[in-house]
Amino acid sequence: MREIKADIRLGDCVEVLRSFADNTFDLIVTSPPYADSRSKTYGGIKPDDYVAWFLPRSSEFLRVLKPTGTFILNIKEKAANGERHTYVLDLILSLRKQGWLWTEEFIWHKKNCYPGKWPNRFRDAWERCLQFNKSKKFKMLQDAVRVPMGEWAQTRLKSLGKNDVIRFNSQAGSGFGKNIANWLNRDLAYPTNVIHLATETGNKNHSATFPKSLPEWFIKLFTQEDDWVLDPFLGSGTTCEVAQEMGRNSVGIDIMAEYYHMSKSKIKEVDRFLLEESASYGKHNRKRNSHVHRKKH
Amino acid sequence: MREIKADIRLGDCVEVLRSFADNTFDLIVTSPPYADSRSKTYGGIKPDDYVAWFLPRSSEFLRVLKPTGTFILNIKEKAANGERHTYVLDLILSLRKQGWLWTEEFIWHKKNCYPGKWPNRFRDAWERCLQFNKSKKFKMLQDAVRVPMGEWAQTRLKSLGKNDVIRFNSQAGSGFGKNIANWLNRDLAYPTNVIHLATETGNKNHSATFPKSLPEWFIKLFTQEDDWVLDPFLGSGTTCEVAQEMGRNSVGIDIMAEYYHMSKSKIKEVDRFLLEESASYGKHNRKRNSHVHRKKH
DNA sequence: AGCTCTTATGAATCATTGA
DNA sequence: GTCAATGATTCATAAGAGC
Repeated sequence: MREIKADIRLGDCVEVLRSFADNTFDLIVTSPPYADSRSKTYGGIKPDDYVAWFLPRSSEFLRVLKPTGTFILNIKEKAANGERHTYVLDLILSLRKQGWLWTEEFIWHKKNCYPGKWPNRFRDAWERCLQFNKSKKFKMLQDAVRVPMGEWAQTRLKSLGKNDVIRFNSQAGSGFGKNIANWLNRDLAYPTNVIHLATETGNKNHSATFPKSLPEWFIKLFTQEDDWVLDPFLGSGTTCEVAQEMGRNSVGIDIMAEYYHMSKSKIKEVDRFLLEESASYGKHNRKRNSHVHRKKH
Repeated sequence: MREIKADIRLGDCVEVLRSFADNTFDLIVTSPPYADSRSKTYGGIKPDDYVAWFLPRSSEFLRVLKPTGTFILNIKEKAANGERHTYVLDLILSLRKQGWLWTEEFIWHKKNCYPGKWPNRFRDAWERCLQFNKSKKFKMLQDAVRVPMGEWAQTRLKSLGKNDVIRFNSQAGSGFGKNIANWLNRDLAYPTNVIHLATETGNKNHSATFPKSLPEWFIKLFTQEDDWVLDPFLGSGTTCEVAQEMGRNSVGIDIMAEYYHMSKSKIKEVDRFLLEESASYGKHNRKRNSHVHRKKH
C-alpha cells in the first residue's frame, strides 16, 4: 500500500519550517489566527502588529513553496469602532512587496453565518480566500472542481442531504450514484471565484475551524495525488485530515499542544479506518476520499 | 402631485459638484469608470494613477454628503499580468486618510456572470460594494430590506428546545419570555452583507452597467422618500431612473454627452409612466415603488 | 428508506460596566 | 483614560432521534 504521510508538528511555524527544504510544497492552505482572536493561543496579535507578525512566517512559506505552487490564505477583518480593520489590505500589499503575486481573491460565501443584528451593520456572511503565487505559471487543475449545472441538479443534490455539489461530484466519480452519472457527464461547468459552503456546526471538539469542504476544494484545484500540502496554522487538524483522505501528503504545524494532540488523534483515526477498509476490500485503495463520502452518507 | 426631481448634468463631477451646497445628499451610490476602461472619457486613467484621479472627486463627495449619509462605491479590480490590481486597496486606504470611515464591504454576488474559462482563473462572479460614511451615526433603514426567513423557522418555533431555555436564561436571565415574543409570528429576517442579485441581460446600449436592483437595494437601505441621491458617474442613468421610481430626488452627472442624453430620455419615460399611472388610478400615488414591484411581478 | 422533528452551536458585533 | 469583560441580540445548518 502506498504511503501517504501526515506529519503533525508542534511549534511556531516560523521555526519548524526551517528544517524543510526549499520548494517542498505544492499547496499551502491555511486559516491563520485573525487579529485579536484566539488570543489565548497565539498571544493575541493586535491588528496594528499583525503584518509585522505575519511577514517572517510568509517569508518561510515563500521559500518552501514550489515555483508552481499556490498559497491560499483564508482571512477576514473584524469590525472595530464602527469600521472594518485595514490590516488585511495592508497584508496583501506587504506580501506583494515580499515577492508574492496576488493572483486572485476568492470569496467564501458562508451559508449559515452567525446571527445577529446591530443598528448599523448586517451579519457578516463572507470571508476572503486570497490566492498568492510565486510565478504566473502555477499548477491549476480546473477540471477537478467542475460542478453540475442546472436547477434539477441543485434540487437533486439537496435531497441527498448535502448542499455540497463538489462532494457529490466526487461521489459520482467514484462510482457511487450511477443513476445520475449520465447528466453529470453531460452538464459539467467550471465554478466561479465565489465558493458557497456552510460552516460546520455541532462539532464539539474544537471551537473555530473552517469546514472540511473548504480545504478540500483548494486541494482538488491545486494538487494531485501524492503532492505535498502544508498548513502552518493547523488548528484542529482539518487540512491534514482532508489531505490524507484525498491521498495527498501533508505537513501541519500548530503552536498549541492541545491542537497538536487533537490533530494527531484525528490522523490516527484515518489510518485505522484506511486499514480496515483495505482489509475488507482485500485490495489497494487509491481513492481514499470515497470512504469518507460513504461514511457521511 | 408631489414633485420628484431627477437632475441630469453633463460634465466632470469634480466641477459640476462645486455648485452644490455642503451636506446635500443622503446617499451617493455609483459605479465609477474602472481603471483602463472608458479611456476616451476621462483621459484613460491608468491603474497607477487611479487613486490620484479619484481623490479630488471623493473630496467633493465628502463635502456634499450629509453627516448621516452614506457613500456606496461599486468597484472591482481587473486582473492584469496574471495578478489582481491593488489600486482598489490603495483607494480604500487613501479614502480613510481623506476622512472617510470604511464602514463595511458588501459583496455583490453576480448569479449569472459571463461564462468563460481561462487557464489559471475562474469566472469573476463578485464585485465590491464599499460602504463609506462621514460619521458612525448614519441613517440605515434595515427593515426596508428584510428578506423571508428560511423554512426552518416554521418548525423550529413550534416548540423551543431545551437548550434555547438554557442559553437565554444563562445570558439574559429574565428575558426568556420576552425573547419568545420576538420570534413568534416573524417571517422576515435581516439580510447579510452578501447581496445576491441577477445581472440584467439585454441592455446592450452601454458596457458597464449595474442592474437596477443593485442601486434599488442601497436606496431602500439608506434613504427614505423625498431624500436626495447622487450618482457622480451616472453612465446610462440607472441610478436616477430607480431613484425617481422610488420617490427619491436625484442628481446624476456624467462627462459623456451620449450618456447624458440617454439618461435624459430615460427620465422622461419615467415621468410619462407616472403620469399615465396617476391618471388611470385617478389619485395621487405616493408609493411609486409599488408600480415597480407590480410591474416586475 | 425516507421522511419529520429536535437540538446544538458557529472566526459576530455593539453598548455598557468594571478594573 | 485606556482596556478588558459581560450582556443582548439572532439565523441557518447538520446530526441525530423518532416514525
